[in-house]
Amino acid sequence: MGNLAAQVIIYNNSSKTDKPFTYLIEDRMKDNIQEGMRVAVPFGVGNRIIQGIVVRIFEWKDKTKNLKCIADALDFEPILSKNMIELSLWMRENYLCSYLDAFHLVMPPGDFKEIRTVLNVNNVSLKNLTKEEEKIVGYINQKGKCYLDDVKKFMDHENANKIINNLKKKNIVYNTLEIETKINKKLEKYISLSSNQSKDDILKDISSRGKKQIEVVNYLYKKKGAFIKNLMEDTKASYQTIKALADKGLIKVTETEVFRNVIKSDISPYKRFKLTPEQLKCFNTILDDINKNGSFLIHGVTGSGKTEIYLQIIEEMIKAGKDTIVLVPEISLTPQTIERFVGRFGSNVAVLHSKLSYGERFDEWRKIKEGKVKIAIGARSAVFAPFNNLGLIIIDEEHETSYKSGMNPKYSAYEVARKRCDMEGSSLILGTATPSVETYNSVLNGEIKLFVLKKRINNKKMPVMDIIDMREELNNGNNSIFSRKLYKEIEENLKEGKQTILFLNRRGYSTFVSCRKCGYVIKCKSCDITMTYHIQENKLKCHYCGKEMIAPKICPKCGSNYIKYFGIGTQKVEEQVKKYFPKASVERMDTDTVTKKGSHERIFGRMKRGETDILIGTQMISKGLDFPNVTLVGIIAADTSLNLPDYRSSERTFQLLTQVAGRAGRGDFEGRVIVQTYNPEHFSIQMAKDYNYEGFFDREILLRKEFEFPPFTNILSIIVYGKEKEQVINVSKDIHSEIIKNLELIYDYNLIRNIYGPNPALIEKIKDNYRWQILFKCSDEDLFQLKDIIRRVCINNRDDKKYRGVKFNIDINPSSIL
DNA sequence: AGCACGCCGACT
DNA sequence: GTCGGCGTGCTC
Repeated sequence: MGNLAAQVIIYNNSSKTDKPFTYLIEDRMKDNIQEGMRVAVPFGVGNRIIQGIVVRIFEWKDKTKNLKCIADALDFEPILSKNMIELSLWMRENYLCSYLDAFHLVMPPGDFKEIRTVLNVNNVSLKNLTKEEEKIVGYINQKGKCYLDDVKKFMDHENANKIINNLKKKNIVYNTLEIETKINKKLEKYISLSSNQSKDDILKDISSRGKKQIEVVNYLYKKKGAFIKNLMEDTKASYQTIKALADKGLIKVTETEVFRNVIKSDISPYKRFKLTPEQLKCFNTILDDINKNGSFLIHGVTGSGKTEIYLQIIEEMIKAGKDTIVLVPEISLTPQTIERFVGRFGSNVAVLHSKLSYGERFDEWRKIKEGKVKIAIGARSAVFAPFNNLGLIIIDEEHETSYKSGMNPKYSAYEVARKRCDMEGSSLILGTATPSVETYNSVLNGEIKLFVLKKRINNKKMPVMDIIDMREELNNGNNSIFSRKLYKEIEENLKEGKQTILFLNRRGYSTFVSCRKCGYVIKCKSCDITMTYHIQENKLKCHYCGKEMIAPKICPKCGSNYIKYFGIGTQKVEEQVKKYFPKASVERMDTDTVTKKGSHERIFGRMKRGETDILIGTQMISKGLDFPNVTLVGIIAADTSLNLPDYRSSERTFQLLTQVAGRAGRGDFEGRVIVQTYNPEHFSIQMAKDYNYEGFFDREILLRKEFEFPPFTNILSIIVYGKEKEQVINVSKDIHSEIIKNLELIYDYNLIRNIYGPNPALIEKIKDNYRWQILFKCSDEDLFQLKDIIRRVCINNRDDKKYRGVKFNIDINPSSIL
């Protein structure tokens, strides 16, 4: 009879141990160990016990080889399904990363060593227990809640797993997962009315001059209670007001634990809309094919109601008992988006995003794993939501580059979603106003089914876009950052009490600082990047490494005082707006103003209530915002993205213009968009002006074909980086020739003519690391072979002495080749 | 990554 | 003669 053996990925972050190790499963453990479980195994000469995850169990017939045995199971149920294991293995292959990196994504958030199994006793009659069982139940009952490892330690019995498992089968004991967090319980003051009297009875104790106090009481009466923070925010009451009420004994203050509840409890239901004929057709057609494992693209102009279609399809999924994953870009994972899903589906939704703590993320993960929710909404990584009955994945704003991960594994959420759908037989819906060139090409190839929504809800018109040639402004003596037209429009908008959004994709005040005498440009000492001036702190900052320095008054090189600030950022826009429109209330939204938790919400809140006249922002405000009173959008400089030396820069520009324009005219009034540019004749700008996606695509696809760029080829980038410039250059040359040698030896010469470099990367130094790049262009058929060689040259040898001190950054189809 | 082994110089 | 430096190599 053959023994069972398990392949285990060891939790040990070293490239040398990053491979499956085989362990025997003793007979007594046979029932307790399954694929996808964490186990403890003896490792190395000292047989120290470390953790690992079982990825495969198979019959072991070879009696000659002496294997070690798995020491213990750490889980009762697999924490990974077979599909998730397969997905991880696929990612390792596809994205040239380590096993551990790949598994890390599908595992519960946080450090998996910190996840512990908790045992609880069910409230059932405890008859016919063996002595051992009684001992365990007694122990758990006495402790209330206890960790599996503690129970095992207490029992000190070699069949501990079996005994506990039996108790589980008898439904006496059940287990849950818990993560140890360093985050302390958070206490906050919670305010509620102290009596149940009617509102008038309470109010009679307040003098009619206590306007704020009355307001607070009204608020509390309506809400039943609120955290002091929210109360003060919503009613604008001061702390004194609340204290006065407390002193009168009308309200009571309690310290309440703020629960790790990601979803605000006061989200009001999101009304169900009747679908327009256009939406309905899309909805019905997708629904007909929803079980056929297909891909769909909803190409709808901004404001055409894609979200409502998603929501109603999800309703159908729930009816069919299936789970849905909704992916949105991180920046549009705003309260607005979440409110729509939670408002419609309530506690059936789990939310995952980067602002959550590990503890919070873990709770959401568990809700999904345990089947407590049917919908998961989140950024890129939510594609790994551990549903067991996945029916649908929706990727909203499909074109967004944030769907490509910048960390290992450098996966594309689209590719992973497609793979998951194939494994689980689910469908994939992509939605966007500006499809990526790759996606639209797949539509034309018949791989993705297309739906077009041409009309905005209620037949609102798309805002009219005006292209302003800034060269002409200059010729006419206007050297301010506003064209005359934009200035006039802002002025008018203010007069009419409408809101304005000004967009500029650069934060800071000035983008570079230079000496007019000697021409010296101040660069970061650690990066090959000009420093950006930030006016509030009077500092120069490096946007790559974060280094800061006091803004110099004299040139660090020649000592002259002709220091000049060039290039505009959002801070300068803010300053200029305040200068020209002193009466307007202005707000700026960029990474510098939204670092604090909740600042997003506060800025949106003021915007929504109409307290902000002009909102200035970066990328952050280009997505998903829906403020009906915004009628004017000004794009300060459309050229920022256009001039980047990247093959995607035209596509980016078209997308950005279209998306930002979509923020205007969402309410009852028509919107206007002013685009300022030095390249008014560029086709991305011209096509964006007419909202002509097909026109843009036709032009762009020709260029891609002509110059051999995706989707006609794959791009593989290797960046060699390290602190020693010479070594980086030598290693990249070495790698390059090594790869060529291998290609000549084994494969096709054709691949070789598509290798570029090694060259210094566009930004040659970041955070004190020199960076050299090798680029490959390669067809789908050759990609596998190329990856194989790169794995051997760069990954398997990466601990080689000659590569000490340098690292490799390997990216397949990177979102940009900069 | 950890951990043991081993080969060398410096010390009671 | 032994202690500890770190360079090297292995982990089912």
